[in-house]
Amino acid sequence: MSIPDPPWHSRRRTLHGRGRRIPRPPITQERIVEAALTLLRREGYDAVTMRRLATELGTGPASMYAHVENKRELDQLVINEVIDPTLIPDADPERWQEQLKESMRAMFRMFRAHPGVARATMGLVPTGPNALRSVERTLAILKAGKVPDQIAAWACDLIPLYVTALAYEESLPQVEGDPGWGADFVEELRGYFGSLPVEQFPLLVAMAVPLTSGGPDERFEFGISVIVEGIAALSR
Amino acid sequence: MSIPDPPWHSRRRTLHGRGRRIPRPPITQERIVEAALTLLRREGYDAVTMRRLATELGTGPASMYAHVENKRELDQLVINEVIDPTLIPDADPERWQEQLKESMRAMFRMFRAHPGVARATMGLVPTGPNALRSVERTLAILKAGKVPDQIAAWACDLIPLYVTALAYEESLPQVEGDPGWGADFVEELRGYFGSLPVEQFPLLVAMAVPLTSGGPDERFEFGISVIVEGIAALSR
DNA sequence: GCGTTGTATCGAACATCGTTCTATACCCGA
DNA sequence: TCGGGTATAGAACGATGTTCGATACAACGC
Repeated sequence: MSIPDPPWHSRRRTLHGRGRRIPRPPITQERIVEAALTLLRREGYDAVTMRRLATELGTGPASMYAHVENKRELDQLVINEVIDPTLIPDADPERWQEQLKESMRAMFRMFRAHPGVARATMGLVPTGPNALRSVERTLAILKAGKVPDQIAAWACDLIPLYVTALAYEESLPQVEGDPGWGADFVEELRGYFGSLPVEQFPLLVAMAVPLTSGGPDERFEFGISVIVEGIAALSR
Repeated sequence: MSIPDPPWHSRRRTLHGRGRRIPRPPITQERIVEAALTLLRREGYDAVTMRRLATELGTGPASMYAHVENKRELDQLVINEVIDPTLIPDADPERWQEQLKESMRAMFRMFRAHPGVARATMGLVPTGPNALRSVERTLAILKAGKVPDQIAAWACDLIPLYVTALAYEESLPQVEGDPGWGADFVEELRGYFGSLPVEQFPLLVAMAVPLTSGGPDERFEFGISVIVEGIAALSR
């Protein structure tokens, strides 16, 4: 049994039924999404433009709009393809907190493997089949932890929001070069905090080290710990 | 005593010292930022383009780049002007959790008053004077709550991340029209969840109501509760 | 079999954006 | 008075998503 389309999706017309020309196969939504995926994995999200996709399929940009409403709709389709609900473990009441964390780590790894996708994901209500399956499985874990319904529901909103936001932030070039969060940048930042006027910023100066400690992974681990602990606390 | 520039900021040249032509005052970084701010409040962030700013100042787009390195640097300057550290209360050990929440609410209100700013804020290390003052005051509240240094430091990263991310998400048009999270859209979404095949999505179907309950404010309140509770739990 | 009709295709163009090139117009110091 | 540095901008570059309009092709009615 297939999942019905969400009501606000444009009805996809099942056009080009007969075409079947041999020399170049007809352009379909599937082929577009497929091309977008390989391009995404090879060169990152910024390379996935309508023009580039058209070139990749051997045509012009206008041809895309017969099969996809928008760049945004294409993003939706691509994102859904990138989501893998099987990475969310089967609910185990004994380990629900660790399972939540593991789910978030898996999602984070996915974003890292597909740089730029986080930006496109932000603010999307999960409606694709794989996104729905992910929510379903996450709900199972939360219910196994005896989290009340309303809290579990909101948690399904909060968890991807956090993971997506952190991945998005991480994917942005920090200054203008590429440094990201390299050791040199951290060093610079730490020195800067330490050099601030003490009268105005006593705590920033005193805490320059902890403020700049920990790489992206530790920041991420801290965040998921806070969230899981918070959910557990509110569930009592 | 003024705050030194962060090391990676381009040295601002103190050019155009003598100019002083009466008919049209010289273009300065201050006037650019000021124009950007009024434009921002009147028409939202999307209207703040280099061209539009130039027009507003009665000149061409190229003239901006003598006083501002980048659109990104301009964003930094504008954001710093929009941040108001006085909205973060003086630390009170008895009420630190509520004070944290109040700070986050204030930040959220700021984002709502300046639509679009959240997008530009994401992924910026807070280096402007007002941003630094905000971090300093937040640290004071955390220390008043006896939160360990390392946790407090990471909390200063997590808190703005959450608020910014939610504000960003909220600022995005949901589908393509404007509906945002109007009652009709919620209704549609609830109906959609409820209509899914029960064998595949028993929890989504059963929890369609809680999943779509609560407006933006309740989602926000839930998030800050989770975060504050989580920080408190980890501090023990 | 032939013309009509609908539709998939796609080159070209539109309206943006941030940014850079290059030429001008100006004030200052010599 | 006369350079020379510099603040100013007009025009253009390259890129984006998107739309227009013409074309070519397949299926259907007669």
